[in-house]
Amino acid sequence: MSTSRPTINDVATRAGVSKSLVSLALSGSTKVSDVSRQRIVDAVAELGYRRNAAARSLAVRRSHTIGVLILDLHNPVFAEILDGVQIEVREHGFSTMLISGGADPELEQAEIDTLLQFQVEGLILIAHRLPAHVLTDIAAEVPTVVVTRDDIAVPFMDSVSNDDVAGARMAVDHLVSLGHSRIVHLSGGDNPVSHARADGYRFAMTQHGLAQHIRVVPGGLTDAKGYTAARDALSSAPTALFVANDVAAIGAIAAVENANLRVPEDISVIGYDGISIGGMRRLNLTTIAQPLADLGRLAAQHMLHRINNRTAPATRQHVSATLVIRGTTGPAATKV
Amino acid sequence: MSTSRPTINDVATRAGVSKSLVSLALSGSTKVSDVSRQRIVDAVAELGYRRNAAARSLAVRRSHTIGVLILDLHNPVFAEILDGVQIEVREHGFSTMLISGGADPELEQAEIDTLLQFQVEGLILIAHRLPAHVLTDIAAEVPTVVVTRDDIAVPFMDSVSNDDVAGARMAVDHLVSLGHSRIVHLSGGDNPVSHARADGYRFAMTQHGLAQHIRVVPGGLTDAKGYTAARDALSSAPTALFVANDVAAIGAIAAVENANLRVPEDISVIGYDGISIGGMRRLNLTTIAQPLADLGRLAAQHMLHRINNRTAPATRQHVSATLVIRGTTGPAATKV
DNA sequence: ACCTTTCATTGGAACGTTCCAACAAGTATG
DNA sequence: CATACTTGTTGGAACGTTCCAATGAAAGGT
Repeated sequence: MSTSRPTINDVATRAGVSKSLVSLALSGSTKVSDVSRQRIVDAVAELGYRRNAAARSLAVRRSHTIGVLILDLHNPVFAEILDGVQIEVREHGFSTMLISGGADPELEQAEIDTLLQFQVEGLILIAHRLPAHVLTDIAAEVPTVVVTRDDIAVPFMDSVSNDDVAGARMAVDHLVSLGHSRIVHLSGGDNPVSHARADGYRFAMTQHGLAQHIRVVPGGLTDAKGYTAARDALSSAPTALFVANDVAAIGAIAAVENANLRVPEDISVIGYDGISIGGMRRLNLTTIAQPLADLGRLAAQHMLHRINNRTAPATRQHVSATLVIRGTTGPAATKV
Repeated sequence: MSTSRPTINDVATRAGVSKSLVSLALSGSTKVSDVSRQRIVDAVAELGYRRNAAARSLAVRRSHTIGVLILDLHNPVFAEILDGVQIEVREHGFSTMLISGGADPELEQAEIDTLLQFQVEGLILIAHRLPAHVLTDIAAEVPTVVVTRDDIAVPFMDSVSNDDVAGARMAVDHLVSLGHSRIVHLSGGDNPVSHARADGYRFAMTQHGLAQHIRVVPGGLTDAKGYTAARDALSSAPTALFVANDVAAIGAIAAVENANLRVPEDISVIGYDGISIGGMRRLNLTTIAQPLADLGRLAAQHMLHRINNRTAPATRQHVSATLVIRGTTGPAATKV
């Protein structure tokens, strides 16, 4: 007759046993007689009983939940990483509590606080904008791993990211192998990831003896920024554009086509990230693909490992990106 | 010296007051003297104390958390709806616990169970594949609102969705106003949303006296399905395609262009959903845009309302979609 | 000077679990 | 036939909060 949810005690009285035995049975202990177990199972079903996770987590002092902070759900890159996290984490009996950061970095900290109040056993930060000292505090308190960035070293904090410098070199190598030399880089703006990609570009260009052709046009990581950056870049008559990320590359292609140039016949375009929409036929974007879901899985694995070994030394894992050749890159037009 | 997190008792002894007073102060009660409050605040800061949400939720019997089940994070539609949910929910002091359903509908139920174990105060289902009886059980147990579907009526369960029939009519009206008559619909397959959109198409065609031109080509909601469906559709020499959703529309455009036809000069294409990538310059897709974030916000509002009024009659709210004219639709080629 | 209010504070019960020590009732060991 | 183990079961303490009823102190009213 009570309207509220049944508790373990209700189950116990209904099954005619003690609550302790119910608890034992529920956690799959072998020391419960078959007859008791059956009666308990029946009682649970009849009452529609469900464990109270709050009470449980209070008693065992574990939440079996890991917190995930994601910078921006709109960006497909992050959603795909998250997917990998969820799969791995779930396999190990954990749940995730997700918070997507807003525009405001201050808010980001408040949200992490919420996560910590829920006693999450670990924190996965999928891209973040936290200053080093905050990161240090957090990592000291709870196992933490950051995905996508590796620029801040913090004790007891793992990171998993792709090697942006190497990836950028792959992009340049690909273009050079197609005969390009006037390769312009549309940068992603002032953030660590974009800096690394620009560095890789410069390095590879130099290595190919193309130092005199190095040109980095300031851009950004959005469609619109890619568009305007490409428009600016066209002044130097490039034969290829290496764009800081896929979304901006899509914008860049639009700019090229608006200038009455064909992709890839007149200008090749290569992006970075490997977001799944890049594979859509209309876009068909050549890109340096990060193994996004793997990034998420690995992050989760590091987390789970660190939960059992809090003071393990910080690790930085780099996964390698792969060149995915689609339709936006092609041989350079023969020199005129 | 203890390594574990400080509790309210630690704060109390440090501040030289009782735990009750700390609790009071923490919840912002006015009946705490300024001097005590200050000492408590200081102690909290010094110890790095953080409320234990599990204990709290156990004591107050409220979790201040709402559960969100999302069918598929990869689909940008859902991510954008989620965004609206998060904003609204957060404004009211709730947190969200997110679970993204996998391929397996069975798993979906297990995941809802997890959510319920955490004593979420409500459930928002962003697209789901649950049978009516399961839905009924869930809605009886916890305030539930479903977004994107309104085909299953369940007591005490709200739904918010756009009116797919009306939206489809808008699409057809737009094409007709541009002079099109051979308008083919690429359907989204066998699901309630797609059926409604196809119905709207048929209705509008009939109303415009174009009943003899009605043609529905079976397709799907993915890029690839849109591609093949469009290829099939070309056999009947349409001048316009109304595609079940944006992602498939992008695939359809690729098929049209591969057949050496221009969009929109030879064939106009209009999608449905209004995902943000459709606005990217390269795609520039005309579409029937659902107010995605609003859908999420409204769902959250219904939830919050229902939490305080569990037995309110079920509501079905429809929001109206809007026609967003971009570059993939244009005047029909003059009849030959 | 006494009673009543108000204000600030407190101890303790409750929330729903888990887990430990204890214990009966067999069963095996010497 | 006592002793020792197993096997299944149990009550009660603990987890970290909130909240209620009770308390003491200070202030106000007559």
